[in-house]
Amino acid sequence: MNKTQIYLGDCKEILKQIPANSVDLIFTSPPYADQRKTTYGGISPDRYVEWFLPISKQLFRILKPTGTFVLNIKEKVVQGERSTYVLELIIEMKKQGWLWTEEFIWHKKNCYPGKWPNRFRDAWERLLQFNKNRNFNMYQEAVMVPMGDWTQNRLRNLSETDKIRDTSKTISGFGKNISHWLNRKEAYPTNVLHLATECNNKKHSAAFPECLPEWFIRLFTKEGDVVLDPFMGSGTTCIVAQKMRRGTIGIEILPEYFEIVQNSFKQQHSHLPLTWDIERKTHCDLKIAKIR
Amino acid sequence: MNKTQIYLGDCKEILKQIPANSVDLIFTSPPYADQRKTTYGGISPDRYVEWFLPISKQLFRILKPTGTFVLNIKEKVVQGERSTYVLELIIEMKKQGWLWTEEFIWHKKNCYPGKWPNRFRDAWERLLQFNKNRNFNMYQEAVMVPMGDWTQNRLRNLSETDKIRDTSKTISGFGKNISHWLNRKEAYPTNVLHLATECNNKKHSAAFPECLPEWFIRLFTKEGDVVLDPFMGSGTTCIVAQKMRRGTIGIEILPEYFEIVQNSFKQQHSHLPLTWDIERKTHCDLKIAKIR
DNA sequence: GTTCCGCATGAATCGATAG
DNA sequence: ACTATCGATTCATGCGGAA
Repeated sequence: MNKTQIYLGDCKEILKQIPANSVDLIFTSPPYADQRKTTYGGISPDRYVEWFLPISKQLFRILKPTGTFVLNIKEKVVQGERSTYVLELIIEMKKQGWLWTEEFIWHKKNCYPGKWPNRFRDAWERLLQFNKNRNFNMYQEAVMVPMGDWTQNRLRNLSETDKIRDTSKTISGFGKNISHWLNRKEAYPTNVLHLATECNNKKHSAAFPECLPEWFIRLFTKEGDVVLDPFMGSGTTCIVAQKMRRGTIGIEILPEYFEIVQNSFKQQHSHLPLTWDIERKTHCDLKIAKIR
Repeated sequence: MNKTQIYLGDCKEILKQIPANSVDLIFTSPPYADQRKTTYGGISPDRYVEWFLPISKQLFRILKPTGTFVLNIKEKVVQGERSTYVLELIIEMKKQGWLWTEEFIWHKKNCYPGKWPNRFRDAWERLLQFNKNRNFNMYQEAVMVPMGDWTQNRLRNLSETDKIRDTSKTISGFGKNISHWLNRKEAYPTNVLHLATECNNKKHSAAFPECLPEWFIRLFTKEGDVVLDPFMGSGTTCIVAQKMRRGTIGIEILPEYFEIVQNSFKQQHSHLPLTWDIERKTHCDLKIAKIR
């Protein structure tokens, strides 16, 4: 069960073959304007909205009424200014019937370096949550940040001086009450996610780390549900979905990417570990900071 | 010198009396839609843009060509959905001639508590940077933050050979100059700010902590410049500006708020400490984690 | 086994140079 | 004039080999 289907081609066309109301979660990171020039013809910022709207219309048809669409996107700087195509896209998608439920922030802890006279490094991206309906499935408990074992381990390593200094140090607002965290087992996260990008030496670097789709798959689906990524890229979303025992559909226009994912799926992923258990603590830097 | 002027009244009118091109920084947090109903008549979300545009037009006139306008704002949830008035406002302000240079994220580390079935706690707000001109004043060195912990661990003891090899690499045109990093303790920040909602225990809780306007005043003005807040509220921006030896103009429509600020200014603030030295390390969570 | 250190690598952005 | 390409700048992170 938990079928895995990947398609080679333009999602605008292939999406038409997918039945209505059949997908529980769409998680995708479309090519940003003027990125991936060779694939979608390098969509210019001023044509981005009209390019995307036919696709989002299909997505609306395909998504279950209880499902969620999470769009990872960030506008580029053009001539010293932020483009407005993401803002316009939100407004236009609402006209298609989408509810703009929430905007999560992905804080990229290791953002791209650089220095410019008029601008700092860009360290965040948008994760726009859209729904067809006010009543959508949300499994909040699945993404709670556990404070149990991990807290104990951290605290065990604290020296006596650390503990003393922590309790006395109230001016800066840090570490006011470490015992407060001791008794807490789990906490709900906020709409700000702290994750590092994966800029490692792996062969195929993805646009986002595995724990990003994992977090939303956990939050908006249960086992056996179906996750769709119409801009599959190196397949992160689909691979994670399969690992998590969800059905998954992926579409990719570039043959070389498609083949990579295809080969990747020939080796079963299901037995591989998820990053969640390692990464979940990064969702809450504050706690780390306080506990250390 | 460094005049402090506060006005009681509707900023839409009072702003007309302020000369053109006379202000270096506008930092403000306007009343959000449907908030502060008694003051501006409870601006509804769908009328927010038309209410704000005449004001932003005046602000455009008043701001120096090299100046910056920072707008702290966050859309409310209406019927389970994020309102789009902020997005529309950005688009309309661009039509007035504003450049939308950047969007900073204020990550509220200790955000408002609560739990809802379809939504997590809102832990961030927008800080929209607008300019009249691509060439605006920016004093980046004034807001540098401690570097990540990797410097202490990894760069601490560079061997002589490393230094030599790197120098030769630089000469030959390859590689980076590590010695540049050697004595660096600080790095430029990103466009994500990590601040607690309140930095101090003052009586009158403001919409934002002192370190928020302080950061932007530091970044976009120098001593003797003029800072304007057309929605003064409890006066945080103006008080901080005065402490930092900037001239400041504040406008408030509510007499009770105005009087509080007025009384507050009768005691000089200039000698009071700033929070920056305490708070700036919070820009870099890793650093905190290591230090503790 | 741990810990440490070198290295490569980013969904970046600007300004200058080239076609 | 207008677009395309390129070098310079910068910093957090994981991996792999070394101590």
